[in-house]
Amino acid sequence: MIRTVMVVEDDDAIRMVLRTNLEDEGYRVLEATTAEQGLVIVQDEQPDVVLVDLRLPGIHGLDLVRSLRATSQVPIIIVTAQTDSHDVVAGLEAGADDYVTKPFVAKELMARIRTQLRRSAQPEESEEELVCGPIELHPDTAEVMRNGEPVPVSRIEFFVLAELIGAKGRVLSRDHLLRKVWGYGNAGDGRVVDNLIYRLRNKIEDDPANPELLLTVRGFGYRMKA
Amino acid sequence: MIRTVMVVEDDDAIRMVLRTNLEDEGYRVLEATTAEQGLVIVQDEQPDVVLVDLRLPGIHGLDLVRSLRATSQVPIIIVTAQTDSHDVVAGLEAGADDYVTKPFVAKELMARIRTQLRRSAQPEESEEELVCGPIELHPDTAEVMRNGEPVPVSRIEFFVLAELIGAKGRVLSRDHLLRKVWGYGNAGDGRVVDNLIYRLRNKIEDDPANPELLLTVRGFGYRMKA
DNA sequence: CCTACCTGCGACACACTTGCGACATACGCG
DNA sequence: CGCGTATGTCGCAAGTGTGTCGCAGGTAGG
Repeated sequence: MIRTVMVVEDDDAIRMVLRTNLEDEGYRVLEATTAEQGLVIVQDEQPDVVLVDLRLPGIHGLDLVRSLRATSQVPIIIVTAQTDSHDVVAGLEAGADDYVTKPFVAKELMARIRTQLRRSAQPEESEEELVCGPIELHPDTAEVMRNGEPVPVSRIEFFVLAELIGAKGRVLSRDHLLRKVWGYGNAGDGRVVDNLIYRLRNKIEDDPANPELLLTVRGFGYRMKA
Repeated sequence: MIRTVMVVEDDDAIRMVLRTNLEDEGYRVLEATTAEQGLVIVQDEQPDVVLVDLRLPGIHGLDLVRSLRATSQVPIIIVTAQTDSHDVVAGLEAGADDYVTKPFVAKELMARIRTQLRRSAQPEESEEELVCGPIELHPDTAEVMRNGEPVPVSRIEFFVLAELIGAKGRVLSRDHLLRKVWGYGNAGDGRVVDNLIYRLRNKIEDDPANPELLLTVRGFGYRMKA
């Protein structure tokens, strides 16, 4: 069953990132850059989830939330800058169901969308097992296990590893990882990914200099052992 | 199979209307006029659905929802005045499954009850116990025991602990706790959760500086030992 | 009215994270 | 073999997350 996600966001770069991420997750994506547009499209298309940027040109996103809530029970997720915390409160009181602050981790946003969909409809299948050789990821506890022993990894390291293992051995480009994990805005510096891979190897490989799990594919990116 | 519906409502007229409607639909009806009464009867009779008015004398319906949710998966439907939309949001976050606003259309409410019954029909599980290592929670008495000894905890501390233990080792973000325990109003300030965790640790941990039960997951939130 | 506790808040300390830059090394290609 | 590019390695410093604790206003109970 194909779900539709509506994105109301005026920033082209962010909207683009959201679109690709959502399409990768298998959603149909609708886009609007203003509150007026968004309201019309929501009523026409009845999406399953709506993402709303609070900072919109013209009518504020807050009013859009209120308008939507007046006529629909569609789950609404607010996307906003971290500084506007009081707007977030107002947004939730206006009827939004959840929120994420920029800069957000795209994977997390996807997870929240799944949560909203689960609440508003039938339960979906459980998440796939994130296992690769001796490495095991537990999304519930945000823990990484190696041969049964917990390995301390940071937040971003966790998401990168999750993305790689979830790809089941396919190569992921640096761009792909930047978009999926970092989200947006960091496209300028590619070496960030290399660095993170280096650090990850030090944590999960027996011999980090000769990786056997987290492999380099020269000219393309990285992949996990099949 | 006869289903039982519990009604927690202080307004005699409304309660009467609900009773007749429900009996017409073939349900057995239990009634309570206060949250305390409701809590007791729910535990004694284990109804299949609970209707809760948010405006109750004494303990607020919201707290009743939290108490119920802490020990039971019974479907909860909130009944409230249209003006208290903020409370509805908090109620859903506290664990209610649905809501209707007064004045409600009785037929619609009956339909929603059927929906809840359909959803809860299949997965009949055993009640989860709120126990984690030496810590034991008794939702009946709002008491926390540690190695059998009672530990004085405040209201909010109790709910946070209940939420954490109920999560069975899964990580709960600060946002999650804020919304589940505090409700939507306080979404702005983050350190409140850290503080409460700190105080909880001083009460339940042997060595609060090196917690073994209430663990930090840096970048994600907190979780109980598995 | 008084008291004790609860609760949110802010300030500071400390550890960890993370982006970045510099240099080293490996690989591909002519 | 030699050069250019891609990637590995590693240290640094600013930024961020979290622990700790005292304070003060609020609240409930005596």
